[in-house]
Amino acid sequence: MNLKELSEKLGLSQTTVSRALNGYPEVAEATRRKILEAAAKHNYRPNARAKSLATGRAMAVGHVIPVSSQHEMVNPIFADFIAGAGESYLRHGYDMVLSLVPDDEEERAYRELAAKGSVDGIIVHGPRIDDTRVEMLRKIGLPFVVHGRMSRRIDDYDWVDVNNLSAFRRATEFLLDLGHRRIALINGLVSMDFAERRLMGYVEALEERGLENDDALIRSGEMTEAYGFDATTEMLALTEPPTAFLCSSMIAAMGVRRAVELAELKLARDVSIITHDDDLSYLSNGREVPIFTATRSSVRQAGRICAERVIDLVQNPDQPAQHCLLEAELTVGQSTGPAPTNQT
Amino acid sequence: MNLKELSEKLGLSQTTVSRALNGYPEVAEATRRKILEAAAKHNYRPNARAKSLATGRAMAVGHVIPVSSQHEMVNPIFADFIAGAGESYLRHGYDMVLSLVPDDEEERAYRELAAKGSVDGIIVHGPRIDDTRVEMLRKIGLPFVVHGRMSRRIDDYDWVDVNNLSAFRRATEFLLDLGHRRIALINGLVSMDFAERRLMGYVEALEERGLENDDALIRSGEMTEAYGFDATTEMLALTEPPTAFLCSSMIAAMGVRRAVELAELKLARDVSIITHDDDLSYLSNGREVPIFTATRSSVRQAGRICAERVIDLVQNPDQPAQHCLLEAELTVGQSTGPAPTNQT
DNA sequence: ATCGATTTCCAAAGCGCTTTGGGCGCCGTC
DNA sequence: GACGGCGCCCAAAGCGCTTTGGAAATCGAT
Repeated sequence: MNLKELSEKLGLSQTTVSRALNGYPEVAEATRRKILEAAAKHNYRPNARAKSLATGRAMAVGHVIPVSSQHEMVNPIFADFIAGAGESYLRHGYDMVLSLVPDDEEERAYRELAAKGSVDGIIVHGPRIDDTRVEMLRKIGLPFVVHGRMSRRIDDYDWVDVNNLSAFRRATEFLLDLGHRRIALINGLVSMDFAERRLMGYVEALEERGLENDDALIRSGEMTEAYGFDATTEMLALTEPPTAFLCSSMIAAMGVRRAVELAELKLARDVSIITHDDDLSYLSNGREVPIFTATRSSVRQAGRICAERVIDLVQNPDQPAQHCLLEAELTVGQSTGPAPTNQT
Repeated sequence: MNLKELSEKLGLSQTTVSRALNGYPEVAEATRRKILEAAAKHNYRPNARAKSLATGRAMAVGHVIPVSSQHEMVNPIFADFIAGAGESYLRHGYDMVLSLVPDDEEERAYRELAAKGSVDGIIVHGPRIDDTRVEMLRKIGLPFVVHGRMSRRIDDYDWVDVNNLSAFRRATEFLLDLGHRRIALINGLVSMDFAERRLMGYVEALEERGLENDDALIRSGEMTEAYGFDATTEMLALTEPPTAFLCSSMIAAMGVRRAVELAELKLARDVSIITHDDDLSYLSNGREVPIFTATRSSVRQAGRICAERVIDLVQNPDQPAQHCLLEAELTVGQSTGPAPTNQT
């Protein structure tokens, strides 16, 4: 059933039917009611492609996910982000199109998305430190919102980010206050912007107390469980092993814990762990009492906000850039305790 | 830059340019070359919406994800599936559109997708035991592939699934062979098809040895870490606690392990765990030696296969239904050992 | 030179929708 | 009674592409 058939069935013109359906005022109420009824009865839905051809609106926003051998973007954190964004799209009647692209073809992919006209806006995922996508997208002229930030950039653009720096500074301070002096940082990939900010927060907190950071205690890598495990195992074998671990994700933290327990060390007594907790639905940090002491910030919420923002941007372009800096809250759980005193 | 402009610039008709670009034979090689060059130079991409209006092809496949208070579909397993499917779409030039829909509006959502014409085919996620979506989709006439199966259905449809029954039967047998008699099943949600098959495999293996299954040892729920932990904690408190746990996912298994360790029990010695391992990139089951003894089957691979299949189905409709049953391999890791002999 | 076959190209008709620019009847007003 | 204004509706022109049904040009064969 298309517009033409529907309007013929009603003995009205396509114009009138279209207007009635889209809520324009220049159609009599009685007629509108009749049209709405007929549309419902015949289960009529306007063809989205035709509609978007005519309006120039795709009613969809794109999520471009770089796939590389380096970094796997489609991860549990991404899944929760998507879930959050999806809620917003659902509410506004937008579609979400994911396209995986090899990272050496990213520019081409963005251009293509714009030229093909299959999306009205874009969410930029996994910003790297020296990311060039902002320039690119601006040149292309497609509205976009960055989930995260690009440290080295000065000009303005829309972003939604967690305050990674302050979160990790606070977490480090918390450990320092507990008497820990050798604190390991199990960070994300250094090339990622968020990882750099976290590193900065960690280093700042140490420096404030006049402590130097020890490179042997800093790791960065893809935040898998195995990575957390391996990094921790190696560090625990040091002559001066760390007494606390600051960890970039719940999943990696589970690896850290596994390593700690394998070493027959007791959590909170021998070794403390603080992790960043993205508040993932499948990896909630315990029920009432958090398992891990953690800096928590819901990535699902970030997804919602990003999506809302990009939709707003699509509907009202030429706004000044907005920023949303989410503060992570430090919740104390069962994984931290005072530094062991029998420390050499 | 659109077709019209490009063809004017070349002094050719839109027809010829279109044909040259789409590889039709009725255009001279010299002309074609000239056209391709100009297209590349001006960075011309055909507008996808216009193209799909004209061809009737959306070049996109939809993934409909029911969002309900009951069951959260956007989980880490889903993420890996999507990643796999995405690879296939990338290879074939298809887009992937995700739409979250409230589960009481699923029918409406599928109809809408079909009527709106924004996708050519659909992947059905999370089939439930008494799922009616097959009928619905068939009535609508949209090609689809189910990831999983619907147990109670007789008529034929395309699906890609892991052999859950045989996987869990083998896992159960493996534990029985190790002398375990009280084996707990930490299953997925009962309403899910895969969970029922796993239960069947488990029960069959027990019955074969003349054992009855004890309802106190069977749980089903959303496969989160916390769920695994809670279920295990409760069962370990039974007067006759299980000596082995059969677990439906790595994430839940991590919760099981946490509970086991909290109870000061030693894995493989006091308590054994076998889990199903979807071979998630972020939760790999150890490096050389698997952490958990597991029935492994890559859900990412399943994603690839599903996507390939649905594309094939879109391009060549009216094929007889195909099925792909993936066998899970049982890999022995560090989480299983003979049943403790000091058993009461 | 003529003719049919081939090659190479084009004009124009859609695909299903929105939207512009009226048209037509009806009202109240001077 | 003519006229401007308003309410309701319509025909038709796009949106950017594909594809049908030729037409013109080229060529070898007669």
